[in-house]
Amino acid sequence: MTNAQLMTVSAFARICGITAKTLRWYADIGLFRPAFIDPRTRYRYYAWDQVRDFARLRAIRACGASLTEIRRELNVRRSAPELKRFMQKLRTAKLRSIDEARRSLAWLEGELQNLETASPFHATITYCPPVRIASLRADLKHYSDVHAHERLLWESVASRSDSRMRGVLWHRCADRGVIDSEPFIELGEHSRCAAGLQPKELQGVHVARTFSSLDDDEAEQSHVSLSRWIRERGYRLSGPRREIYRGMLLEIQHPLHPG
Amino acid sequence: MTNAQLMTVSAFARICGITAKTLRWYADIGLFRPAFIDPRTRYRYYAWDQVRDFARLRAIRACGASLTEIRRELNVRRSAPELKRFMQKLRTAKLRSIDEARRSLAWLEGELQNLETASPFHATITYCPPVRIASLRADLKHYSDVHAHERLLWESVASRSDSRMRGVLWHRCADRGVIDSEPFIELGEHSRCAAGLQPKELQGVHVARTFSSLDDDEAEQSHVSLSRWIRERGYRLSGPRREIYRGMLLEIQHPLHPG
DNA sequence: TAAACAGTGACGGCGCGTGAGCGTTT
DNA sequence: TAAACGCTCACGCGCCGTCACTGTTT
Repeated sequence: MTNAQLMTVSAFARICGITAKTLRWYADIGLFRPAFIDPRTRYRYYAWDQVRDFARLRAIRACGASLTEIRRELNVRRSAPELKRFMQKLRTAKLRSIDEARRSLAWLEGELQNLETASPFHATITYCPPVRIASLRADLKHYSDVHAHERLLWESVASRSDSRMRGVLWHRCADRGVIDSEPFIELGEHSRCAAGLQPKELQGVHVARTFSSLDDDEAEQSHVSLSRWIRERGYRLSGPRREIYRGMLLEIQHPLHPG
Repeated sequence: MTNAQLMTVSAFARICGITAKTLRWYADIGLFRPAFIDPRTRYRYYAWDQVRDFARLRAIRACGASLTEIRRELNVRRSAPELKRFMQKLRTAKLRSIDEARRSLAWLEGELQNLETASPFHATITYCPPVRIASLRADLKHYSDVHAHERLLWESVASRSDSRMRGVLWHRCADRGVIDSEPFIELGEHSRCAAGLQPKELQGVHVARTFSSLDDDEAEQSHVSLSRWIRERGYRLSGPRREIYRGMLLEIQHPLHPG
């Protein structure tokens, strides 16, 4: 058998660096069939040149395609443009997952540093999906004025038992020495915006986030720490900072520049 | 309920950007339990400050830890060094997976280019685990002398029906104008090496691989193409090239420098 | 004849998604 | 009373790993 063109499952498996079980599975689902099956014993036999085809299959698999997708793309007759679109889809997905992986890595390294220095500061990076909001923007002189401004919006719009997400977008205008503050409240899917308020889309974005108590001083300190955390990891702020009220906690988000 | 400290599964799920089912699952396996369960209705209620804990849990999860591992590390009392070792393990795994992902990406982009130029050349990158081999090294003048050299080894060592992997390691010594050729044959786990031959470990390494016919000219051309393929992707050759006989096909491997 | 293979079939495991059927809250 | 939400239980999925039992090849 060795010098003939065919070999058994386990021989083929060893060459391909995979288990015989996997080969049987691929054959069963019609993804990769042996060159010959003995009708009497049902033994599967593979041809030498199938090694090359199998290598390609595994390469595509390693790119993140599911077995079903691969079968679609390879078994049925697909045109070159179709194949190209498929590969491009895999490519963008791969790029995204590498991005994700790098964020996780950065987080891990931060946590390891934290363990060294016994620092109590924790932050994570999360994707925040887009949300429709109603908001009310104003320039304020002092951080402490923000609370009054918030109440202005919420009392006009929502009842006390309203569970929609609420918070504030803000940034400091260095040149004008003013706080640009924009309290907001989430809008339901189809709910109308209250009179005098503009509905607005809070764009989906990755944020660095941490949590603080509701105390103004601690919140401000958290903002400072989070800014530093972001800088140290080579990210850049993009857009106004966000504070979201989570019961007795304040969630602090700094949107990150893509890339 | 809104202004109290507790909220229902779906409210908590929305805030955390996850489904209620996942939360129930985490509770069931004892990974993340709600702050309170109503003993009558069995409704789960979560506290606001659990949002922070959950964010951390998901960050660890995103780093590649399994739910079981996370439970081990977070539920039971673990010392700081233990936690650190765990994080470091996650870090090295993450680094490896990013590496893998980048290789896949490079392959994809190559295939996309191939589609553009309708080039028939295909290569993949694969990890080859270490193998014990017996080999016989010599300097040869011509590529065509290699075959005689091969026979020398194999006829002395193996029978015809021997299915062990066999091939040649070689590189061109530019300064001496000579081909350093080293035919090899795989050794079984505990099999002894034939007389006069040194047993040797072919180290585990990532290789760029392609396939060619057994024809010398085509093989040489494949080596050239593969070298270019490697250069274009920013990899570097590390160690002698490998040719492995796969029946009627020749598998050509160029070991890659780690990193 | 024994060892090393081949086959099929059933079950497990992760991390949930999906849905049925039923109770609870608003 | 209806709608929206909660509960449990059961099954499914992708991709195999791991038996157990039986037949085949060397």
